[in-house]
Amino acid sequence: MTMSESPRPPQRTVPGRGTRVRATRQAEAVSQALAELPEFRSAQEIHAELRRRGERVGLATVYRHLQALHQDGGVDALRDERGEVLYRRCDTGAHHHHLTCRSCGRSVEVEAAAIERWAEQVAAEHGFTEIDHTVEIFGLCPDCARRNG
Amino acid sequence: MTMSESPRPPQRTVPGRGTRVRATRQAEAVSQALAELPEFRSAQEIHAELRRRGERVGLATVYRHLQALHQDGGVDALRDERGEVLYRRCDTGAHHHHLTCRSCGRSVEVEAAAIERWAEQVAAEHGFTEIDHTVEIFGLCPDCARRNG
DNA sequence: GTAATTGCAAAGGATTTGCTCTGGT
DNA sequence: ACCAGAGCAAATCCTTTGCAATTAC
Repeated sequence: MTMSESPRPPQRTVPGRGTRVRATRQAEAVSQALAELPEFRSAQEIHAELRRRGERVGLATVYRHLQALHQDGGVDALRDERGEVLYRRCDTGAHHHHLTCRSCGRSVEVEAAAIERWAEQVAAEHGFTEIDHTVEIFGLCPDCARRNG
Repeated sequence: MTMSESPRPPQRTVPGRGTRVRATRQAEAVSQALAELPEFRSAQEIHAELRRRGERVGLATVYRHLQALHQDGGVDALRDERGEVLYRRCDTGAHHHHLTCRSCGRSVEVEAAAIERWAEQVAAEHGFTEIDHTVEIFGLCPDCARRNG
């Protein structure tokens, strides 16, 4: 088994695709679900949705794809008040935050350049580096407020 | 079994003390640990600290007390990036946010009246009610940055 | 063909709960 | 005495991992 060609590098990504490189039925299914679900959903909910649609995808696989998609930037992730991670397709590429309905997951992207600057400045003032920040607003959207209490 | 006295109401709190009403050795131990630990710590870390000190307190009890203290407002709680809840005694009574070292838990309270107003306003604009918000800044404090990478 | 992916099932880790026992008051 | 509170193990929940079986390319 001679290899006159140069050994291919341990490539981890493919341009245009992401961390995961093969076009599998499962990858497509997860992306598809995210493309169609408008609001934030947990991995478990997405998994349930897939099963509902008759797609046969393992829960672990759903988790793996969501993580990969999130890393690749095509999917937003946030932690809800219970500590569960919710995912949603990312509309804009830019950094932003969310106003999210705690009941139905409906979410509005809110731009917050001012917040970013504030965070950076506060951190700098105290000599902190490698800054990350979390800004989430939760509430009841009008619809859910009407329905529930 | 006559009861000539009036039945006492199902009192849940005691003025000056909190959700939990009895002065137990364990309650005191948890409060004490919080009083002395300057930075954010997980329930498990606080439990470990207590054992280190020779205090015999069950983990569940630590969780129960931390929750109670948090509800009573004497203790701040935040979720770190891994999703774990961290606790720390609350210096000021007022609402505030934190700039927290992801490595050692050291934390600076940052006042953010502007953020509050912004959150309220964003929520109102979209008709959301029963608003809650999360604003956390994580980074490496100067000391940890020097020590690590 | 061969390495990336899957799918379970098991493992992990934080938190909560059931229930009996203990100790404040 | 009475009942809030403690202990501890079992139960929950979300998420990750190990590994053999698949499957894209």
